[in-house]
Amino acid sequence: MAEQYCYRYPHPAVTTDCVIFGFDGGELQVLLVERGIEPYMGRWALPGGFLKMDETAEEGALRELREETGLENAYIQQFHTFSDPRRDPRERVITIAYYALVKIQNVYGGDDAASACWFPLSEIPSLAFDHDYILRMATQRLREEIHFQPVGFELLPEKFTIKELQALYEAILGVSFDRRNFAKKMLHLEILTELDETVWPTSKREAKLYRFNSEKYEEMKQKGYRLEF
Amino acid sequence: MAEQYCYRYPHPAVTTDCVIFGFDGGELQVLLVERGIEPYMGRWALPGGFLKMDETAEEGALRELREETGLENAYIQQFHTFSDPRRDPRERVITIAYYALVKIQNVYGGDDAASACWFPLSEIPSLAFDHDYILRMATQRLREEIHFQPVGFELLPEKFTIKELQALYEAILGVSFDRRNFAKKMLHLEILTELDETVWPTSKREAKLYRFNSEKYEEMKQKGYRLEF
DNA sequence: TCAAAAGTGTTCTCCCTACACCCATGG
DNA sequence: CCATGGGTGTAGGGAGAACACTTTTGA
Repeated sequence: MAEQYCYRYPHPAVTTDCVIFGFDGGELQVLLVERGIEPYMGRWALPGGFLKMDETAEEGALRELREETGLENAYIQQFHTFSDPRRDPRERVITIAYYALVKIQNVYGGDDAASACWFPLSEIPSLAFDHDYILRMATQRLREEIHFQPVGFELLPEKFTIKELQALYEAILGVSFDRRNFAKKMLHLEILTELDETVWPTSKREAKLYRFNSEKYEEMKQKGYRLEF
Repeated sequence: MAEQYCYRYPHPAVTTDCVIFGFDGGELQVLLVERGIEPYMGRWALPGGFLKMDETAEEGALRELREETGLENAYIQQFHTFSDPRRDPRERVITIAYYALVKIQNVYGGDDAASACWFPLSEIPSLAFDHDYILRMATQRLREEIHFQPVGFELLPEKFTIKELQALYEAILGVSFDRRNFAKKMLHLEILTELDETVWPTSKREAKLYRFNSEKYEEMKQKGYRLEF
């Protein structure tokens, strides 16, 4: 194919990369894909690809996400653009990076997913390009964001127990909380709706199920919301 | 000039734009430039320009900042990348946006500054491109950031009074604080160093001067710092 | 002598923290 | 019947919010 797209000044290529977080009840997980072409063939990398000329970066990130997970409506958040001139050996490539929070139970292998795999955050292999750095920055931003937005709910199933919610917060922030104080704080925020149902979560006794109350949350976001931990 | 830079796939142009904040003691100010060429000739816009192929976005933003303000070492922070395919009528242009916090007293007219002008945040005219939107997002991010980082000090002169610091926080957050509680909270953080000097700030009585204690702040940032307002 | 600005202190309340206790269930 | 996990309550401390008093100086 001829090199038919010509400009008076040099232009960089632009991609989107997506750090896809999931939660399995224990540790935070990240979805990685194995590269099938050079450079870095065989290395694990973040899902991503070149931005089409008629889509926004967000649309590109959602497209990548759909291809890898089959999910149409996940929560995504742009967090940084990486522009080191030498971050890709082929040509100059600038990447607009997003992180996505998905309910891991809803993810089935998508089109591209033959080589996609979940990795616990503590067992990430060495990644292609500067993706190690991108991933580090994504987890850092997720930790910050969780103080302002109840993003945790994007990672949990529709119905969940307080214990599961606590496990998630502990996994994201890398700390542990007092069981009773955590429940009190969360219930006091009034963004949880108690359901009539209960479950037997592997344990001795049934536990109440809750659902995220998004109307209440939208209300709170107006007058400034902050979550202390 | 011939269109000599050719690629196999279409590439967008990439720029950096910079929202430069200053503080004059009363209101937050933003530095704007008047466009001398089409499109949007004569309209006010954020300083910015095309990214060179051998510089990072941060270097590009610092270069723009230097050209407009003469400042070499200002605080800048990347906050979002704007990628709407139609945000520039000429061709597809993606912009990596930064905000900068500068000590307004140190800014003299730089090279490009013939047409640069400070505007109070409340009196911003209608801007070129999507710069209104970019500016709104920058102020929002600045408001969030101030809860985690004492960025206010980047906007004040080396030595300042508590009253000036309070005026700054009030200007950024758009609220007003009790004078005594604000002083107590700030001094309690131990990131201020009291100086021996005093000043007569337009008022009846002399006031103590303070300096930002950056060693102490770096210490605090390790163990998680949060500022409540 | 009065008003305005700067410095310091006190009280009250609320929220966060660190705890203890009860209940239900499965072994 | 006892260990485990789930649900709820209580006492203490610290920080923020609301508020008052004093001092200095210029008009």
